[in-house]
Amino acid sequence: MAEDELRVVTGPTASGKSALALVLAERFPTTIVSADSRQIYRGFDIGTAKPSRAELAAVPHRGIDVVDPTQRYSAASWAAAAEEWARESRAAGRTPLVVGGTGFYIRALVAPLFAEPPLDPGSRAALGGRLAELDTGELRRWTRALDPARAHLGRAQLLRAIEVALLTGVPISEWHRRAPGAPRRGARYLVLDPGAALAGRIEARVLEMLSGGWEAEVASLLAEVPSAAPAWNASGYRAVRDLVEGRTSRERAIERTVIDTRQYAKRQRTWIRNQLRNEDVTFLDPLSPDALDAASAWFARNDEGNR
RNA sequence: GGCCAGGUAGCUCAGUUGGUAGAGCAGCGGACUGAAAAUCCGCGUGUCGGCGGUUCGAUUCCGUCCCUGGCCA
Repeated sequence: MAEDELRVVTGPTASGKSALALVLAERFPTTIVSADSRQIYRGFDIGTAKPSRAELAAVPHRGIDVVDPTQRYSAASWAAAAEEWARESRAAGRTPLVVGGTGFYIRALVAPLFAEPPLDPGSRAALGGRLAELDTGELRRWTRALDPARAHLGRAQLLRAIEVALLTGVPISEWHRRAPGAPRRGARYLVLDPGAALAGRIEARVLEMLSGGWEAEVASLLAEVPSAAPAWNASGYRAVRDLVEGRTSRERAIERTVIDTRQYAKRQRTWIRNQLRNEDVTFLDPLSPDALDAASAWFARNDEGNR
């Protein structure tokens, strides 16, 4: 049975992806699969712009609230889960619609990561502890020796390159050749981007989040979630934490959050521009008058051909 | 009105014993194969407040005017 082409709605943060997906879900039987590395965390709701209870009730969603804030998730875990969510959705006669701005997650689903051999958790933790003490320059020197093709990347990637090279005895770039992972699957992308209007939307959304109780949410999270938990690592959460704990002013917290979010959106645009195959992409300005019709047409394209 | 301190990049500032200037932040471009709202790499975008003077050459020295802040009236 030929596989359905995967439909993906993406774009920079605050571009209106979720709202548009909900409209599509009213017109077509759909399961929304959230590709968002922050919305997976339970309890981090307002600042991650999770769908509301009503929206979650109206349309089946997957990928929201899947792990505790202390857990480290991964693109591979998400992709494996998303694979399953998509299968369930089709079995139920609904088209899965991947919606989100975490480009790496989406890519891990469309072009699966290399098949990693099982790594012993114990030695992994031991090595991780030792590497954590090294500065980035040192990690870069190590990587130049172990896997030079990855030595230009960031700290997180250097740690990963060293870990794989040492624990498996084979560098990642070699794994890519040896165990390329599952075959790439068909996908098409609807990229939402309101262009210059995005900056204003980001600022407005930050203010909305604050008036919607973001501070109270953070105050209660502070009581339960250790400050080193991965979930805190989302635009604005640290700034709002500083605000709640009295280390900064409201004005500065807003400024910091808006800037962080804008910078994140810029990185997303860079990813979309350079990592997505252009022939798979349909660009759409969500503010254009015919946006909903264009999105529906994009969604329905080839729909009859699918089993 | 007088005195003092300032006026240099979008912002906060440094600097030039006279040879047209550089940091942080912001911004822009890029990377990305199991932390990705993460992690990194690259790029200075400028009538040096205006006008005049001295000088081969002034953002720098001199004069004057304007603006901002402070103090005194």
